[in-house]
Amino acid sequence: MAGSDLAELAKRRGFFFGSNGAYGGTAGFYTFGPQGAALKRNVEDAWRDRFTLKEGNREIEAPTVMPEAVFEASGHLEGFDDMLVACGECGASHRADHLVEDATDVEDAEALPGEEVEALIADHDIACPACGAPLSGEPVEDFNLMFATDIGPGDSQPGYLRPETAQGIFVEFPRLKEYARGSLPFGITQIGPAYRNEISPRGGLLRLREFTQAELEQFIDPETDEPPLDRVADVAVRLYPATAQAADDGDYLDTTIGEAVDEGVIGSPWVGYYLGVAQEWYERVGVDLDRFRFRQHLAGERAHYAADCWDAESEVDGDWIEIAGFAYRGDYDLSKHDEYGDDAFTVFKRYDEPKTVERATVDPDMSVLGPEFGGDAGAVAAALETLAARDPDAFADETVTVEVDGEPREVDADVADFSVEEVTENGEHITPHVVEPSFGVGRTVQTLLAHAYETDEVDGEERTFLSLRPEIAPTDAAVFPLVTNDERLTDLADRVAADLRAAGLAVSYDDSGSIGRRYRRQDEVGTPFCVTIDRDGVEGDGPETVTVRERDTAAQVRVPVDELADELAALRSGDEFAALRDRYGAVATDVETN
RNA sequence: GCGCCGUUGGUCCAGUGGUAGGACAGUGGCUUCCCAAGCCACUAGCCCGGGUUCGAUUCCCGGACGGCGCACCA
Repeated sequence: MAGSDLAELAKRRGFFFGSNGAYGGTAGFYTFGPQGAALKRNVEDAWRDRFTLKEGNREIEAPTVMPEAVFEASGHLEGFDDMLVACGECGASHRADHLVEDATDVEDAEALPGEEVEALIADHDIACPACGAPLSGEPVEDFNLMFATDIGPGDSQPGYLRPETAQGIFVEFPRLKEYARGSLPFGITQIGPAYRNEISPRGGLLRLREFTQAELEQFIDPETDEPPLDRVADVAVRLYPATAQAADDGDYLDTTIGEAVDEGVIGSPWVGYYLGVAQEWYERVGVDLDRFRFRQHLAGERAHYAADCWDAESEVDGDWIEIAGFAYRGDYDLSKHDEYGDDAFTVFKRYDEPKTVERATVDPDMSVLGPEFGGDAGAVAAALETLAARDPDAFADETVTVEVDGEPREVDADVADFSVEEVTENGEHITPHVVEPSFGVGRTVQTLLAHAYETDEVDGEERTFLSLRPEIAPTDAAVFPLVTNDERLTDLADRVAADLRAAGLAVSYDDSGSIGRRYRRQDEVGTPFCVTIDRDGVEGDGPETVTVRERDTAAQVRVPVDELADELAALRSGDEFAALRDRYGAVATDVETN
């Protein structure tokens, strides 16, 4: 399938197109048309069903604009910032920090100000790797991939559009853990837009500046929580491990989730579990598994937070594109927010049995320390506490010495009031680890369209159709009166369409043009079933009937009107058309597909 | 960001220094019993800005957008 054919169909039929065309267009922004928006919503609903409802997780909806402090904590302000230097000779752009690190013994050039990096480039006569021209004097420019904005008027505080929906979950963890009644594991999902000011948006829906993510943050106790791996142990997967990518003849590893986790190919059982869940979900919504794989991130491409990471990739137009990432983020995010934020990003883990421990404590007499040490009294008291925990024997003598700001301070042991107490500990505060399946919704939509795009022949005429799964097709069914010059047919068609809509189905009604033309229109937008009202259905003694045509085969079944809504709903839920045919019998037609 | 190429009805294309034509799609008729049929009519377009010119959709410059390559890509 040529990608341009799909792009043309997507534009013509209302799946998606570049935004703001009347104003010249805006690179990196796409609008989903009526078909695309319905398709995307169905994908999101299917994702919600699997990753929120079926897993017993909870979904939230956080703001897309967040204050700067959040991204200082998350690392996005620094880690998302690329220093680029362009060669004045050949125009090639390079990562300035990487050039400096390669040519000098500077290790973390990214942390340096741009002017210093410029100076280092000049001092070391660093040349353009592409053409050899000197880069000295070329400006080093910052590209932070986050969209900046101002929150409020005047001396407003800086804010950013979130670069991933995950941060909206992490920052609310202290409250979210309350809703989970403080116990692990629990999962929070969010479906919504994220923003990255890409230097060069490309490839239609594949690299956008605003895009939709569906993310699950699974919070776990790394010591005790285990995924229900047996549910997906037998799922057969095609893995592309880092070792295979590095090898010249690297082959796929066709295995099962259970084996891959047992053998350590997939490092985390939690990641393994979600790879299995994800693959089953991808199959359900219509990804062609022959054009699907899980690829492990190479060490160098992992995000600043990721310990181990696998991508789900699909093949579209011969290229492999990332459609989801599965990262074991450890305690990176919650630790950082715990450090930077005001609240505690921990949960209290209750021991099986309360522990009785001896704890060395001090209770310094501040009425003595205050007059003696003035403003340093608090620091002295803190130093005493630290010392008590580390070295209780230091309190054996009459006086005890602690160091504050490099100065030794002597305190009477009586004043420190050292004691060893037996205390009962019921548990401890731990920072949960995070497992993050993160899905690109737009890329999934793109994959589904590419994998559903098919051509064949009907009665010798070539046709294009989208073989979308009934669950995610934008329209559930189309309703046609076979001809419009018979009121019995148009009346019944109106009634059938209204009944189906009342039953919650997305129905398209079409009485324009020949019946074949109307079938083709629906084929092109992937409508799985067409309901046609013909004369045979309104004449005779029996109940009123209609024909139901299956998109992919053009086969037809005659179904009583009273049963229609239930039968179509069952088909949408996954029932086979063949079962319907067995129940009601096929309609003999002379239509040939091949 | 750099380089090359491109941008003409909804879509896909042709064409011109004197403002444009086709195909498909669409709409309204005629026709009407199952797969893009036929006939009639209609709707609808030169990406934006500047320059050259009496006159620019056409030539030149710049921009936007798109494709490909490079770079970048949590």
